Amino acid sequence: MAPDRNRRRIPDATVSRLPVYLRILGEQHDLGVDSISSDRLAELGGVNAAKVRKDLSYLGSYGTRGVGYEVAYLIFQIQRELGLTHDWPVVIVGAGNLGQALSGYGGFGARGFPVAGLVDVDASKVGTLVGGVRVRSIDELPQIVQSKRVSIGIVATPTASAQDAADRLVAAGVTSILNFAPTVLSVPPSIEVRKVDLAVELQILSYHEQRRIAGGAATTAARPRAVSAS
Amino acid sequence: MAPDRNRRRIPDATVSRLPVYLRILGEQHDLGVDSISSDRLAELGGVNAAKVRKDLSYLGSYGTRGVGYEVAYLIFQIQRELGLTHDWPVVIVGAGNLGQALSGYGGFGARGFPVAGLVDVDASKVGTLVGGVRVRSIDELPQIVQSKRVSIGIVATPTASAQDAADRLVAAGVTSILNFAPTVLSVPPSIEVRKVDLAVELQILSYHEQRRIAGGAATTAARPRAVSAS
DNA sequence: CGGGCTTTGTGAACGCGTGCACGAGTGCCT
DNA sequence: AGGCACTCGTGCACGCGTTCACAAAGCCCG
Ligand SMILES: NC(=O)c1ccc[n+]([C@@H]2O[C@H](COP(=O)([O-])OP(=O)(O)OC[C@H]3O[C@@H](n4cnc5c(N)ncnc54)[C@H](O)[C@@H]3O)[C@@H](O)[C@H]2O)c1
Ligand SMILES: NC(=O)c1ccc[n+]([C@@H]2O[C@H](COP(=O)([O-])OP(=O)(O)OC[C@H]3O[C@@H](n4cnc5c(N)ncnc54)[C@H](O)[C@@H]3O)[C@@H](O)[C@H]2O)c1
Repeated sequence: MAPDRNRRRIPDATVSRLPVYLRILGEQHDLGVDSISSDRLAELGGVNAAKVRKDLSYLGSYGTRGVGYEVAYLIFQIQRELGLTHDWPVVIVGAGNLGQALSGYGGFGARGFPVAGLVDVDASKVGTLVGGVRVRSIDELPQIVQSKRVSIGIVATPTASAQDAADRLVAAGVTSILNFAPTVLSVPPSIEVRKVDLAVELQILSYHEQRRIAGGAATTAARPRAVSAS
Repeated sequence: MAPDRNRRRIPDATVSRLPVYLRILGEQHDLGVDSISSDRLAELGGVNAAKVRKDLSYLGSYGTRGVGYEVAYLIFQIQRELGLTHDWPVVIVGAGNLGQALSGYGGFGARGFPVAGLVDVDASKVGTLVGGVRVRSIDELPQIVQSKRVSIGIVATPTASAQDAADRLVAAGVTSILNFAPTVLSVPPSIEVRKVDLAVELQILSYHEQRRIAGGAATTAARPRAVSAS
């Protein structure tokens, strides 16, 4: 029977909130605040205070009863747990609308995710400068990943090419992928994939809007929309 | 007809998966497939087959035992449930990097979310054409929302202005907000807010990368790791 | 027309996340 | 020093979501 073999595991739900706490703590730190209570942190983060304390307790007992948490120290602990003590260079595949916006956005580098490369298949785009980043050929992907020690890849290609982009990223040695294309990627189980699907977000909002109306009158006119998979 | 009681509530987790099923069904429909089993749909969606069936059962019993689901009919039912039987025009606040990428992206209009307006405070941007959409002054926001019957707003301003943008959207009559700024918006409880925070996504990936390294030594344990689909 | 095959729909068990409630520790004030 | 006010850390119960397992239901074929 393995005792505590697997490293202190932090629940997924908690992991997804830690970055939020981290950002708030950073803001408070900049404001000169050096101690903060779970109540205040919960208020700023829009969550329950008990949840904040439980989340932070997974990192260890870094609070002081009767006082709160020391902001600077807590920031360090969260960064350590999230692996943010060093930079994680990322490579972006697809220099289109979205890829360009991402490259031009300084927020990533500032948060420890510098753009190590931006690649595209379109020869006419290769060599052009986009948001301070030069577009390179997708053939250089393995070389970029290897030399810059990139482990996170971003898929910003059209839907039809997303699987190809993911395959190339995996082949090049990337182990985590952030996918912006509205499609389910098929990758080896050891690869971590997260998706950002704006259409899904809008459709969830649509559901709630429709539901909001449903209380009033009869069902809305049912005209089937064209089914298209772009 | 059967006594159609008030709309049954659909679990949040299910609502967030319905758009995925819908997209897959659309693709299959375009491929000429007119019947599909929960097994196949689960495979394409990267989820459990029982989950698919349970999710779809919230819409009603629209499958045929021994056969599967009729693709076209199921598409219609999901669209009806998500409120996609008609368009939901959206208004984008902030015509910067991201706002422009969103405006230029045709995928929204194609999926029933046409851009009814793109507004900005920057006078030098007002009047310019971005991705086929003309940037208008933020002062016109109420008028746009009213005349175009907009109920969904998108915040694409810098972090510091996000709360202001949200306030203006709410004041103008918008009831759902999609927030791209990395900040917690404060809005009346009746307003539905969803956020898309790329930094959070990257930091979650960072956590897993860091963890991968930390436990790399003796961890050959075959702990089945499903592809995380949030 | 009945038997075998397929697939749905769902009851039930399980596991995880949430939020409450409260004991335990800390600092401050008298 | 003792009391008091405050806040953390966490045991516990509850509810939601996931998954299994299987009866019900439909199709096909001989
Ligand atoms: N632009 C947006 O606002 C937006 C919003 C939501 C979702 N998306 C999604 O993001 C993705 C990109 O959108 P976009 O607007 O930037 O598209 P785009 O067409 O503007 O750009 C895609 C780029 O990818 C390149 N590309 C194509 N195949 C490739 C391959 N196999 N390898 C490498 N590069 C390849 C193309 O040359 C092009 O430069 C799409 O899947 C889209 O659905 C975009
Ligand atoms: N660009 C990206 O790839 C990216 C990625 C992740 C997150 N984000 C987030 O998206 C948001 C926008 O990013 P961006 O790169 O487009 O920024 P940007 O600076 O390029 O554009 C912001 C735009 O908002 C306008 N604006 C400012 N205050 C406003 C107000 N009160 N009302 C209306 N408009 C206002 C500005 O004039 C500007 O045109 C930011 O919060 C950023 O953190 C962007």
